[in-house]
Amino acid sequence: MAKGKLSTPPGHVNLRMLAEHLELSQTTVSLVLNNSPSAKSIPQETRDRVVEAANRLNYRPNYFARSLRQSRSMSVGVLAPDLSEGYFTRVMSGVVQELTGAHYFYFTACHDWKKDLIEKYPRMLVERAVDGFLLLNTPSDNIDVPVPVVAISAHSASENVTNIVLDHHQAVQQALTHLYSLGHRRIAFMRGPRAIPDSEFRWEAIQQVAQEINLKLDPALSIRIDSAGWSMKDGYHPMAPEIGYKPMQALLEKTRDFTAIFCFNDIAAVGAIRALRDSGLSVPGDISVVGFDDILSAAYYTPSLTTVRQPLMEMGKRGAQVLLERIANREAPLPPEIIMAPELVIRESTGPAPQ
Amino acid sequence: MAKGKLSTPPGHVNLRMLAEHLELSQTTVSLVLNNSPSAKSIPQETRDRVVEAANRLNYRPNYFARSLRQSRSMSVGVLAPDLSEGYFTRVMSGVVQELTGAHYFYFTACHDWKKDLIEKYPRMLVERAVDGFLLLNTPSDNIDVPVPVVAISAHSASENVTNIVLDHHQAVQQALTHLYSLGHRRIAFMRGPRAIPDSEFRWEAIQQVAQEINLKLDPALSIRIDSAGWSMKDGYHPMAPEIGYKPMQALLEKTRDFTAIFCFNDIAAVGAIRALRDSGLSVPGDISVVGFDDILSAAYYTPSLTTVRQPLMEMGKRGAQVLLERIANREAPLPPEIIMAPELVIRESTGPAPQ
DNA sequence: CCCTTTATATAAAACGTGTTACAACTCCAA
DNA sequence: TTGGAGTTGTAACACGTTTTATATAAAGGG
Repeated sequence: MAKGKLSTPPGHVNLRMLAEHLELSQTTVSLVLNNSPSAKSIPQETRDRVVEAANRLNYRPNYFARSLRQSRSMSVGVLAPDLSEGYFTRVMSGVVQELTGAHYFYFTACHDWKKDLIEKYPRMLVERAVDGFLLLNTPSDNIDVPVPVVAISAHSASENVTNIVLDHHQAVQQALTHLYSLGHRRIAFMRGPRAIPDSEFRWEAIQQVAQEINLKLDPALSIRIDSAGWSMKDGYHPMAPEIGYKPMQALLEKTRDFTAIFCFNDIAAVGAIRALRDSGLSVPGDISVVGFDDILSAAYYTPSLTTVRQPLMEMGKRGAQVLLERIANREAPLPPEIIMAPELVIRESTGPAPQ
Repeated sequence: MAKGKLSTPPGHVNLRMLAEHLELSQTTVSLVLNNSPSAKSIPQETRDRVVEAANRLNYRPNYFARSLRQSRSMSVGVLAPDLSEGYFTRVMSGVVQELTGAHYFYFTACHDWKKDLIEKYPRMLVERAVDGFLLLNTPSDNIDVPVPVVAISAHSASENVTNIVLDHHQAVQQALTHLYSLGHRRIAFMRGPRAIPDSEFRWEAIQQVAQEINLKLDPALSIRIDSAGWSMKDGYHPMAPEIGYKPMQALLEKTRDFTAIFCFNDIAAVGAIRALRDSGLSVPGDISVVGFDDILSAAYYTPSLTTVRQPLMEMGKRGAQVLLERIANREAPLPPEIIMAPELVIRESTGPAPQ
């Protein structure tokens, strides 16, 4: 017990103390602990001594000193609209797998679709010296940061941004041919909010596929989530089915001449179903409803949701992989856009079109 | 344009360059920019020159150097089981408000209820030099870190942890008197998973309140989320109503002699309702269901959920406030436990007990 | 015997701040 | 003249790493 200084718990032991204790120089200790290539010449015996002492004294290199020297933080910034379960959570489950495997942590910044925050957060995180950015579902055409950027579902046109996107054409094809084969011809569409990048690409795919399968698009049957007396500015709660309830209600007040509706996401679909039910219509008896995303509770609603599943976890994983590669090798050529495949999940909310 | 060095974009301008440009010492510049008390003697004219140049040259103090010197990171670690919308997202909306106001960012670490991660993450984040910890819904009795800790819904017994908890007695009282006044006498309970701290406290409150209102608790009507052929180890998806579906199913196979069930959370309630429906029972016609949390979609289910609302955002806000105070003043006395009030929200899933 | 190589290790610089102690200069009264 | 007090600043260190360049002794080659 009488080990002198060592028996008293060292507030924190740093490299200098460790070196003094070992009667070696800081250089030697540092080289050994970092497995530096120039440490090859150090004999095994010395290395063992160093490692053993580091463990015994519970040496932890100071994060700031190390980062200052190496100018990298081992952390990335994640920019997202919100912390929704429908999107954020599932993408992040993939992201986290990759990041922790590489000893990376992440800062989250939610911009809530506010323009100033979308511009401010990247700057603030650059000041925090993040090594890279992950953009989730966030418009990013003029992002200008000195580190690699990977965008998921952002369709960024920026020069140095790697895009990870869903194959919207395939997604829409699956949904519409499903409805078409059930006999639906008058199909309504609930488009996504203008702010969300996917909205535009989804809609373009809808127009294209409609033409391909010879389906007529009636402008009167096209509604938007961010209209009908509600907009993103009123405070967008990604998990509030209200976003689908109100537009659906508005459409029903104008016309009931349709037999199906394709919603921008599952939450909106839930709201839409509630609105239909409140109007005395049955789903799928009178109206079939298709959602998007396949959130975890989609199978448990009444009726359970037919929906297009996005491989969000895989998209997150892939995005993080690419980002880490680009961080590790800053000079590597920019990988091209990465396109992921959707999957239609058929449940109770769709059925044959009524006569 | 021919300004010499200044016309070429400075890769990054640091204090030395700024000082050279101003023909002042780094000390002076630093003192001015930090509004240091010992800068009182510096004349206003000089200060203005410094500030103006700093803005013009877009000077940003190096985060690592500054943190190394001041040994604080302006970031906190958030430890949570997962990124669920029911809990995490809502608490964090309050937390973020406070943190960003104080120029703090946060690292998120999800332990997925794995013992090793619950122990490892605090250590890893301490190495990252976080200035404090926020524990969400996470058992933390033996957390040992050199920085302040605030626990939300964790009921920690640790000496240096500030607890923020819901008033479970009041919550249970509201729910049970509601059911009781509707005529329910045989009430089933779906208890939370053993791993979640609230589970135990909720159950204790249930036993106490039952006694107070003279309600008999039948052990045969008490089921747990983490039993009935399903456990946390199978992979806990906080938004998967499956967690409520299976236990409900198991109970129904044994008995139907009850008229109401009080579920641990809304997600479980959704699963339970689905199981009841799949067994040919109607909600609330045959069975009334009460949830907990009041998640955003609770009002949009069919039937919409009667539930006990937790003021999660407020709890997050309060927790972050306390944490920031404790960080700013490390010697201040530990504030006592903070108790928040719940609110019963009555919707469609509860009704009069059948005869 | 001299010169090079190898093995083992180290001193010192660098990263960019914040801060402590002190220097020069002026003014003013004793 | 001198000493004290204010004014306006600066030199130098500390924070804890990583890395570059270098030192010393022993071994080996001619």
